[in-house]
Amino acid sequence: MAKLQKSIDKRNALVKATIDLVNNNGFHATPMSKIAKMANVSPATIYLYFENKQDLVNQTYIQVKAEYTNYTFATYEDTMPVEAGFALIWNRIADFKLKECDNALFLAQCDNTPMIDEESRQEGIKHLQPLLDLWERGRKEGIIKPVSDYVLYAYAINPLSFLMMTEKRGAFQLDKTHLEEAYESAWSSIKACK
Amino acid sequence: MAKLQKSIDKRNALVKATIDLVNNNGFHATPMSKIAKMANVSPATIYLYFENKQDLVNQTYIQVKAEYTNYTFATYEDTMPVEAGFALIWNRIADFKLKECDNALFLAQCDNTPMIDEESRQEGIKHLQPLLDLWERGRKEGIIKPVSDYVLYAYAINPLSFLMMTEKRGAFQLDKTHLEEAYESAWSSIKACK
DNA sequence: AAAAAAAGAATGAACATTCATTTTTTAAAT
DNA sequence: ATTTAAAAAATGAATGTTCATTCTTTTTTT
Repeated sequence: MAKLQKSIDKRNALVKATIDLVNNNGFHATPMSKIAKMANVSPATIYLYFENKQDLVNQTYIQVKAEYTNYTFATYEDTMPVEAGFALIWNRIADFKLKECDNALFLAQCDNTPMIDEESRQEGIKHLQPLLDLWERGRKEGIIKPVSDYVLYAYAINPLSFLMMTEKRGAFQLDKTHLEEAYESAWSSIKACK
Repeated sequence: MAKLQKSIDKRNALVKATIDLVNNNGFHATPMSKIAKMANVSPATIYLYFENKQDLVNQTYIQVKAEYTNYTFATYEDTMPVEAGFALIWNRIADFKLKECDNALFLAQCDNTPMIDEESRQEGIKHLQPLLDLWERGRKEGIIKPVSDYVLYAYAINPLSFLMMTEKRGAFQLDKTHLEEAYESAWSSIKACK
């Protein structure tokens, strides 16, 4: 195997181990030694790929966030009508959160704790711009409520994180019907009233 | 000062210090020694009040969660009409999250990490029953969408956590107008369509 | 003066990170 | 194609620190 590919594999194994362990035990109970073991690597090797533990978790966050937004906007075109564009983006996000449950869970944990450096957090936010642009367009066309992006995000997108986490905890099963209800609620909460 | 009151004060100081430090540094960077220092107490004294660190954080969670639900339902009567009851509860929750920001932030962190024992988490959930009963009534009366409690919670209540956290991070200022918009979105997302 | 509460110092384990060697890879020379 | 030596990557075993928890003594309360 090529050297470069091997390095990439090893780095990915470390990132994946970090996600798994932080998801299951929390950052406070995730020692480097366990990460190394899970990635089949010596603890010392981690330091060839990352500066230190904080850097490892920051970079993991940035990578996962990038995967998330890439997936989200992969098939989106900014020429789509507002409602169709929103439906597409919303469903891609829902998809990601259900299929890439571990990744989504990790992001939720990072976004709700001081675990990540402010700088990395900012880095992660950047890529959401297409959605904000869509909303701006929607407001201009009178299709979307004339309301702050934060409020729109809180009601249209963030609830998916809650539902994903609830499902992961085993409290209930998120099926196709639930998702349709959820989309309905999301759209209801942000569309301009007639 | 009476002995009992002194004990209560000391316990409260420990709980408050835990909240402050976990909010600002995360669980992983909150040693017992710092908690003790902030509460003006010897590290050893913590162990007169709590079994160990995990017990301290579990009990803190349960106490804050109880304050949250007590505040939420303090003025609620289950004879109120559904929409009025929901408006009341929603506003109390919003109030709590804005005024008792530190408490709310702490809960959000606990609810999104494996920091709290499952048992304590369950304990914390119990007190939400009046809201679930209200929703059940609302569904029967055709006022609330016939949708799972989890979906209702995700859209009606959880977004407030996101908005509170966003404000705390300084990204935007949550004013009276935002709150009215937020209520409007919350209600839109759960009321049965006409 | 006995009992309870609190304190500070001590203990031992866990951990992040580094160090000294070993293993693997690379690529130049045969 | 093989060999070989230099470079790079990886390792397991230290290292030194930090931390949760306990122990012994002191202070406060009854």
